[in-house]
Amino acid sequence: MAKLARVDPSVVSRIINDDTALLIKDETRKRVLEAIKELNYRPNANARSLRKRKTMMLGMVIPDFLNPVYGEIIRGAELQASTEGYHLMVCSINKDSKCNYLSLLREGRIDGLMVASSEFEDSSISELEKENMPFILVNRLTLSMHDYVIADDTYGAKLAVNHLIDLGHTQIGHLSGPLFTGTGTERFQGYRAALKESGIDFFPSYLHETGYTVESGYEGMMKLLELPDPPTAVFAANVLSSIGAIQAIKVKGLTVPDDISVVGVHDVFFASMIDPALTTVKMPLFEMGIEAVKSLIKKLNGEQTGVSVRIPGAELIVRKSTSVPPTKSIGGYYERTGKASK
Amino acid sequence: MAKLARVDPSVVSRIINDDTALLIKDETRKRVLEAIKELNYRPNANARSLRKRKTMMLGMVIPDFLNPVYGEIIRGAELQASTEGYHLMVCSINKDSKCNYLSLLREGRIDGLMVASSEFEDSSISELEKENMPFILVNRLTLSMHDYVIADDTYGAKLAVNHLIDLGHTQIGHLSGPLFTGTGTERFQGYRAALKESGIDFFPSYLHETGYTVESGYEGMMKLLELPDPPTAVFAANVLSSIGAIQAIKVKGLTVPDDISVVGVHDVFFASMIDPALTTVKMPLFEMGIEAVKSLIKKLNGEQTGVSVRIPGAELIVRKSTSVPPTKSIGGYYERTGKASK
DNA sequence: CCATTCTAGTCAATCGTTTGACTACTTAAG
DNA sequence: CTTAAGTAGTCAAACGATTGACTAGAATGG
Repeated sequence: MAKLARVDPSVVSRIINDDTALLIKDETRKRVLEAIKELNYRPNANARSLRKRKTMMLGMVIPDFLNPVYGEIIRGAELQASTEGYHLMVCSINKDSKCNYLSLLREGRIDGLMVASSEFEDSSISELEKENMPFILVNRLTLSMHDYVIADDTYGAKLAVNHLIDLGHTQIGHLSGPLFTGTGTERFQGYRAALKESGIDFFPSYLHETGYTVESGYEGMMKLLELPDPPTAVFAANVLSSIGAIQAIKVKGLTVPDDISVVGVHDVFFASMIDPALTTVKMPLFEMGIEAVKSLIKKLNGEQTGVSVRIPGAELIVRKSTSVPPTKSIGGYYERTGKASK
Repeated sequence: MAKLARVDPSVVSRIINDDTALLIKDETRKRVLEAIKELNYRPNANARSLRKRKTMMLGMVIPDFLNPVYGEIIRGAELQASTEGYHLMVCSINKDSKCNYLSLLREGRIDGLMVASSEFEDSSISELEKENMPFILVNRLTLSMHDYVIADDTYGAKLAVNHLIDLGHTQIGHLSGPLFTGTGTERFQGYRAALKESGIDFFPSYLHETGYTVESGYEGMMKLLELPDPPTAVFAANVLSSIGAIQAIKVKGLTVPDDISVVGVHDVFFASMIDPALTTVKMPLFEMGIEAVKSLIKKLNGEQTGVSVRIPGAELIVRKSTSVPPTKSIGGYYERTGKASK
């Protein structure tokens, strides 16, 4: 490359990097620029990263590429990363393939890591910390203090539950997420707070801890339906679990929302396509991806040490899976009063 | 690192790379291995890639992280890549962020590229070829001959259409994919072949070229519904377009499958959750991801020059969106005979 | 006992960029 | 006319791992 322009490689480097410490004649610059175009030259990233100790690559760990929640986060992250001149490398951690994120950092393939997976054990995180690796949690918290970017899950949960209360429900079940996760506990707390603010008692039997999957939502809902006095509405902490809940309700011969209303979290693109179209709380996932990258880069640049961003903007999207509570006996189902009757 | 074990870096390198050309005393080897464990040492990937001219990284270009079709392909690719000691770097190409795959290759960040995006223009592909970059097409074809890994879309389409024919349909519409794409034309050909084999004439007005999106499926179906004698069944070349078709049918006040049957392609995880549960053709997407990585690596190793893999195994998944054609007037709809009446 | 072979390494160049230090030439200042 | 400052570069040492060439000492063969 440098040969074609008849200059020292250092000159090429300074031109490419806009190094103002050194003056370059316009004529020379032009010659180099032409050679670059001629050869489609791009500086070797490996040599560059080696020398500069910087790869301009960010990593992101997610649990599953099929989960649209993470798809939305990735979209935001990819956009922001490319805006700031970084590349994004996403990998999933699950039973099949476990991307070795730690190696990626240790080998210097990435400058920093975003951990957006709840399946990422706390032990792995403390290992990251022990080795002083730059990382940030996304849509996830740990017991110990770490840098994070999250949404306002408590507020989002309150939106959902208040919607049910506004419709007249007082017997509101909750299919929570795993309560050892930040999102799970926050949504649960939002649920409890919303009930309390409306003077509705919290019944522990109306709470079922499930995973963020269709199957666990199905099972959790089944348990709720087996109660002597099942809820008339359910707040599921996730879209997938809310879909599972609807399946369970249908299997029991009941109808959504006539017999039981269901509201879920995360307004994924197929929420409007399922039957009935899901009422959901739309969380700012795309924005979380953007903010995660912004924050991580700030951290890498030393502009900011402690990152704790909470993104506002949860929004209720009302569709067809919620309505007023039933008031009369329906198809062999039980009598409803519209009031909690315990 | 080498210091801790009191050896030359070259010894460390030879131990890590199992270089049998040089003998190492067991004692020395042990000391080095211990130092490696002690420091959690991993050789710097940038230095390594620079010297070896190999990054052990593969790139994959997809149109969208939210499209579950690609999610499934990525899953397979990620699994196979990690099995073979490679890392996978996925990026999406769309209007917002355009990952510069060419730069990734030119900068030597990745060893090879898998192009799994139909939104990747042919011109970009010929640029890849002109610069002699190692790449392979996945679930996609071009007019010129390039290496590819695809599924048997013609066969898959025949499965779908034969299913409709078996149910008694003779007026079968087709919402094709873009007919400049390989998958689009193959599925269209499968449609035509299935009709022909059953002695059913092909009516050009029953064909609508759509994109692989909900919106375009909706619009295409609307056109079909405006025909004087609309089809009683529709084969959509994609899940998303089949969902759009169902929405259009519902909007027109008709019912799926009672008035019109719909079958789509790609058995994504939410196919069973929409209303009605979708009958689809399951294509071997996961396997395509696996095979794409296998083939690309073979190509990189020079073990194989021309790659043209067609993966068998399309499978019909019958759910609730298909049934026998209507035989009588329904809700102001038109008369049906069960026979094509043109 | 000398030459050869084997053992177990060390040395140094290399990959392609970056960057601080240096140089040669020109122009301006005193 | 001498010195200082400005201009436009070149040079060489990194970055960290790899790898072919070389070496010192031990063992073996004749």
